[in-house]
Amino acid sequence: MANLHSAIELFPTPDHDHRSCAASILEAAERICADRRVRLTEKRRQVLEIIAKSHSAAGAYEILEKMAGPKGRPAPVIVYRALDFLMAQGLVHRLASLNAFIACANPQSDHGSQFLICHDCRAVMEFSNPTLGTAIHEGAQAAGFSVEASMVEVSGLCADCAQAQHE
Amino acid sequence: MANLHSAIELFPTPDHDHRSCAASILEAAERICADRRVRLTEKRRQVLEIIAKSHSAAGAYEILEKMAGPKGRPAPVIVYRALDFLMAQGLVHRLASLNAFIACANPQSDHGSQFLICHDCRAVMEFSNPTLGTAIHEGAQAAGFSVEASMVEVSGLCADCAQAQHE
DNA sequence: CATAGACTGTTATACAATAACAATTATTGC
DNA sequence: GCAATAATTGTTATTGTATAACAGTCTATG
Repeated sequence: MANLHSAIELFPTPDHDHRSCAASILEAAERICADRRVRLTEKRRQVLEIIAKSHSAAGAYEILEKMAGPKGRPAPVIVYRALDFLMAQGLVHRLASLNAFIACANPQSDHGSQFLICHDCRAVMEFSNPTLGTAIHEGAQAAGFSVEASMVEVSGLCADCAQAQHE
Repeated sequence: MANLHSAIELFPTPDHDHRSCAASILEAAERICADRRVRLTEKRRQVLEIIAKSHSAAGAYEILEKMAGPKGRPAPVIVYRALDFLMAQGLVHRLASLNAFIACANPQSDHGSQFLICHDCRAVMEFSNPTLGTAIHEGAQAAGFSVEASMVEVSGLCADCAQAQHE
């Protein structure tokens, strides 16, 4: 378990306090943006909050729905621009296999994207296995390829859902 | 280099004979489909041929354009159905990070999807590093997660493009 | 407080994928 | 061979995902 970070937070137990968890993501984001002198504007904050509150990955149009006010929902481009910013700051990751977005579990550290995605409950866990990163770099190097970004998305069954199936 | 297969074929040199390479992919596909008693129909063959002829990944609508005859291009669903078949047979892979498709370098063996994608020339190389597969399974197991499918997509610069940048 | 740059709003459009049902073409059993 | 069945293709429509182009507004800085 030593090479997993934030495993517990990201496959939360049913009774886990979600409100405080989203709040701490927002606090961290505010600190990071202040440090970097970039602006976490209202729209960006709003999008991050929606993503943080949904532990499973959120689709862009799902986020749009949740942003809807009395005047209806904003244009898609509003969400995509906020997502571009949040991804550039490493606060949000995109899950290519789901066309969906998730709040980063460890926004400080610059890390590769490695995810476990449960296809039953749709929970997503971010993990970080150094061996994996090394293997990617070695495989690439053997081909004379220089790595800039890598993404690993693993789909399967999380522990809870596997348990549930055996009952 | 021992743990890379088909590296040379998939990052081809500029003078490499592309016609014969696509032809050999099609021959292999025909053999495989015959063995499995599934039908490589004309549409399916056509889609595979278009993908095989373009060494960089091809988008669905790009394939559609190339299928266009005198009566215009077929409906999108034609391409998607062919792609579904080709992917089920392991003849084609989908690159989630690009929403694009590429011919499999090694259609016989049942392998995980691992790709190097050059963001400069858009060439794609399929590779297979057993250490990587092992690392994924170990990381997952530590979290009680049972793996069903995994995808690894690495973006960066291929050897040729890195070379070109230094000139 | 002017101004340049960053951010948001608006409209339109391109690209990606699937649904539902009809028509056609193979394959199989007789 | 020929009917019954299954597989494949055709057609139309719709939903979902993402970006382009440009106008307007806000904000940090000199």
